[in-house]
Amino acid sequence: MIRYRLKKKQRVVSNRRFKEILDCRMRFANELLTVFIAPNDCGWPRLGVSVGKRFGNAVERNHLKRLLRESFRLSQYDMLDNYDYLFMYNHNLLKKMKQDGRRLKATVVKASMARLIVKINKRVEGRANEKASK
RNA sequence: UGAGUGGGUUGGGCGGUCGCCUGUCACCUGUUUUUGUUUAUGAACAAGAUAAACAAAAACAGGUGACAGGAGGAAAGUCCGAGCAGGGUAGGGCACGGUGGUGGCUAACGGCCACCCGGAGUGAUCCGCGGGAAAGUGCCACAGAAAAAACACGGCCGAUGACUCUUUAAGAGAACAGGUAAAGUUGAAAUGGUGCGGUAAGAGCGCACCGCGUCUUUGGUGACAAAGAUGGCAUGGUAAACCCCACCGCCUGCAAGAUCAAGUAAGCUGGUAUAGCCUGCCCGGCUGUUUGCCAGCGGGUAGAUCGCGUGCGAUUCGUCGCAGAGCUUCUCUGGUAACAGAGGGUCUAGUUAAAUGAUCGCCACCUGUCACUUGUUUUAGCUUAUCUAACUACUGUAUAAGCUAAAACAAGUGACAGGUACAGAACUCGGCUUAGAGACCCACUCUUUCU
RNA sequence: CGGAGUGUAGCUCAGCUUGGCUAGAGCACUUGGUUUGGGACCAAGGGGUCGUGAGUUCGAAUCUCUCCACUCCGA
Repeated sequence: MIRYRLKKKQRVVSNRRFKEILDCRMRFANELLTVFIAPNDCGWPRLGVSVGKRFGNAVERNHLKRLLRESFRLSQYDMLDNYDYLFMYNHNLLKKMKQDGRRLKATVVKASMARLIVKINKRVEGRANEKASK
């Protein structure tokens, strides 16, 4: 039986690693999320979250980070091993939702993340096949 | 009944599934160390040595499971006060900063409690950086005669003295001496206010009331209050202007600091007795000669652990003892109260890209939409009655009642959708300030009605 | 987390020390003139809750306190 857990070693922790991931410039996005990825040598995917100050006060930012953690925990086995994922939110959509008085739901985040994962997997496999054929 | 004042409690609830952080315990795997046994090498035997295997214990790393605990009243702002840490320190004075009614509470405070005074309110109650303006300095724009300076200007009078005229003693004139502080368009503020008497004109010049000051007595620890006598009014405002008085205050802050690891580097420049240091200054003190001291530059800054969440000691691992400005919705005592003392209970999150969450079901509350019911108002239509000439009929921009339909508003019920205040511990406490949807409780005030 | 500082016209800044004089300067904007037209130039004008809310004072951009934004520094 597959356990969905999220340990400390599955997180990106250091400031230096965040900068390295951003320097790899592998970026995918949809209307809600933006993700930067970079290969690592751990053997499992790792999660990094970045929520800036303009998304609200500490309570709202903690809530957004928890939603991302929850989604990552439930969909980690669909992701590529040996990659670090750095997720960020799209500011404009959240601003619009805040004006309408709605809260962001975890199911919405999870669905958005699943679509991104499919996109990433196709792209990375394609590149690997190109290299192999060459 | 309506309106309101003050205070307190709580901060959506229950259940299922998955997940996060910390601690304790148990188990598994790996590594290292120690001990024991067996085997091998070696050896005549024993002891000892080396290697391997097994077992036990300890430490470290990884994993699994169980149990326990896991955000707030403001965790926020960082506005104060402390603990704690480092630096400094023989001592004194000045400077600088803070506080400011009185008495108390507290480890301390700019906090809290009680009282006094002033202001607001019918009242419960609320608000107040609330010492000193005869220690000195400054400022008071515009307007105004004048902004604190003398009645200087402008007025009034001219009783008294001198002058001129008429005239008999007396009267008139002018305004020279002189007297006076009543009027003078202002302004935030103008030499106590109002009234009567008084006078040549006036004036606390006299009196009555009010205000103010001084003294005495009484009450109170005190701020102050009350009563009486007395002075005749003298000192306009501003100290959140400088200042004076009283009291308090070393500087820097957990990114403090300690240990370990790594790393530069016996690096360079300047000063050095009329020197350097001792927080800003002074008195004063200390240092003691170029391999020294001080200042600056350069270099370096992936870090880790402790500090850090009760501590120390003992232990039969159940707990016990001592110490905490520790906590306490418990009890008693003292005190009006803040609070203090004694007893009982209790030790309560510990993260570091930062742990408390997500989702489902039911319930509670709020908002919106739709449907139904009830009530009110308006409009339209119909019926009846009245009125419209004395009667009847007709008619009607007439009135009233009823019914029907539509719209709006209010209340209730049901369904659906959305939401559930403010807000996240970052070394720890005591306060203050600010944010804030509600729910509940207590005490009190005013108004209306009834008894 | 701790410590410093700044908010004034659409923009960049003065004025705050020592409270009152008209809240000012440059660029920008509007109108008119000049030019065949535009730019430049000349003349006139509009535009300010002085970040917010209280207090002291007769009177606050200025003094005091509270709150809100923003900037910088610190191993």
